[in-house]
Amino acid sequence: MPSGFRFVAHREGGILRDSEMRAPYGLEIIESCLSCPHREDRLFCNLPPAALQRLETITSAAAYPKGATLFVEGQSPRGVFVLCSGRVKLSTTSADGKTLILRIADAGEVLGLPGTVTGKDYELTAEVIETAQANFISRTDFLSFLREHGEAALRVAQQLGETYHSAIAEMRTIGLSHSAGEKLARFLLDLCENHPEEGGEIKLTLTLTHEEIAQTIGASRETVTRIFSDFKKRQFLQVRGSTLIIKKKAELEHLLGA
Amino acid sequence: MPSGFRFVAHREGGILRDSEMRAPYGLEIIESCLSCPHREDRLFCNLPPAALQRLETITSAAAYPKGATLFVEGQSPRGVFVLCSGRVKLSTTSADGKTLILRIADAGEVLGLPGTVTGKDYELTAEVIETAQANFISRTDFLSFLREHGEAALRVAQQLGETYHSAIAEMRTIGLSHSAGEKLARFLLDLCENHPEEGGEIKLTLTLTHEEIAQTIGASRETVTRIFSDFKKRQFLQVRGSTLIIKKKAELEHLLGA
DNA sequence: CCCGTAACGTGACCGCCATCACAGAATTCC
DNA sequence: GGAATTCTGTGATGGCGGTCACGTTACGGG
Repeated sequence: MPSGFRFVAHREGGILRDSEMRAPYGLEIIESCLSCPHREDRLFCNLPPAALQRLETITSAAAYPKGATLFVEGQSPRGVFVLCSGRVKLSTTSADGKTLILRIADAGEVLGLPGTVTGKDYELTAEVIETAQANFISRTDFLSFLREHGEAALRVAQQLGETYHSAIAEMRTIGLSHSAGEKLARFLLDLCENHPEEGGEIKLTLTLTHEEIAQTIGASRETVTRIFSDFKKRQFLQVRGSTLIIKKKAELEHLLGA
Repeated sequence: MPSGFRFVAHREGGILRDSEMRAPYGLEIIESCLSCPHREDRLFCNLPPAALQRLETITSAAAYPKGATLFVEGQSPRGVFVLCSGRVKLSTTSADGKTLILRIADAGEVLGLPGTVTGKDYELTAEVIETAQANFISRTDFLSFLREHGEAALRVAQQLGETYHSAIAEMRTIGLSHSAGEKLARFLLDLCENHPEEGGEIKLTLTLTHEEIAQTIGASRETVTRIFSDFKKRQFLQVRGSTLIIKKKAELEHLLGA
C-alpha cells in the first residue's frame, strides 16, 4: 500500500463549502463523496440515497503526490480507486523494460475496475502524473455493495464498456497505422475529440512528454520529436510551451487514408 | 438483420434430450437457454429461476452460416448475441482496408456487450468463421432485464472485465514486441494457455489462416509464413494439417525477453 | 542564480519487414 | 474430376524507423 494513505473524516453535520474543507481536517480538498463535483456525471450518478450512504461508509480518501503508484501490474486486486482530482497514467511493461501507455485517466474515472470485478490481477500499473486525490474502496466492500445495489452494478458495466471502447481506439491507432506519422496524427485527432474548434484551429494543453507520447503510440521518442517538427514545418500545428494548436486538422486527417 | 433468423420454439414440457432436439422443431441443436450446456459456466450462471425464465422470454435463437456477420463496426447497438456454438471473428478495419483481428470468440461468449451496455456504436465487426448458433437479445429487453436483476448486471460487469483483459493481452503482443518473430511467439504462447502439456509438447488445432494470424498480430501474411517455416526449421513446432504441435515451448518463451 | 537533471532536437547507420511478384499446394465447388 | 479460388511458400527490393550518439534547451530546487 502506498504511503501517505489517510482516511477521510466522515461528514458529521451539514454540507461543507469547498473553502471550509481545508484546515479543519488536515486534508486539502478531499471531501465526502456526497458532495463530489464528479458524482453526478460519473459512476455513481442517480443512485438512491440509501446506496449513496452505504457508499459513504466504505469509502476512504487519500492524496497522492506526483510519481506515486496506486497499484502495480500483476498485483492481486485490492479494490477500486475513484479519482477525484489529478491525472493518472495507466501503463503496462514488458520483461525488457519497454512500456506501453494505455491511457491517461482524468478526474471522475474509476481505476482498477476490471481487476476488482473479475478477481484477476491488475493488468496495468497506475502512476500519478499530476497530484491526485482518490477514494479507495476495498474489493470485498465494493463487491458486496454491487450485490446489494443492482443499479450500481449496471453503472459499473457501463463504465467498463467505455474503458473497453477507449482500449479499442488505442489498438486501432497502434495496429492499423502504416507509419509513425499516421500514428501520431491519429493520436492528435483523438485528443481533438473533446475540444471545440474555433477560428479554424483547435487549442489543447498537452502535458505529456515526447517519451510518453511515444509509449502511447508505440514508437520511439526520437521519431515523435522528428514527426512533430515535420508537422510544425508543414504548418499543421504550433507548439507554445504546453499548449498545442492544431492549425490544419484536415491535413492530419488526410494522413490516415494512406 | 441477417437472413436466416429463426425464432426458437419455447419449451413446452419436460426436458428434451439432445437427440430429440432435431427434427421436431425444424431446428438443429438450437434449444432453450435453460438447457444450454454453456449456461452454467458463463454469463448467466446461478441466476434465480425467476430471472432465467424472464431471460427465456426475451431470447430468440438463430443459426448463421460461415461468412455471416452478426453485426458491423459502426452500427448502433441492436443487442447482444449469446454464442451457443461455432466461432466468431471480431475485427476492426481502417479506411484503406487494413483489418485488425481482436479475438476469436468461442461458444459460451456474449458478443456486442460493450456497445449494448453503453449505447455507443459497435466498435467491432463480428463475422462467423465456423457455422454458429446464437441467441439474440434486443438492447431494450436486455437493459430492462439487467435493471430488474442486479445479479445479472454484476455478471455482465465481470464478463466485460474479462473481455478487457484479453484486449490488453492483445495490445501487449502488438505493442511491446520488438520483432515479428516475438509477436508470433507471444501469439502461440497465448494459445497454449488453455491446452495441457503432455510429453513435453502441446497439441492445438489452429483453424486460422496465415492471413488471419497476420491480422491478429499486426504483421504481413508473408512474414507469418516465413517465421512459421523458420520455427519449423528450428524444431520449435510441427504442423500437420490444422493441428499444430509446440515442441519447444521454452524456446518460444526465450524469444520474448529480447 | 547556478547547477543538475530532464526533456528536446538532430545526424548517421542499418536491419527488419512491408510490398510486389509469381509459383506451387490445397481447398472448394460445380 | 477438373476448374476456380483460396492458401502457402519464396525471392528481390527498398524504405521506414529503431538505435546510438551527442549537443542544446528548459526547468526546478537549493
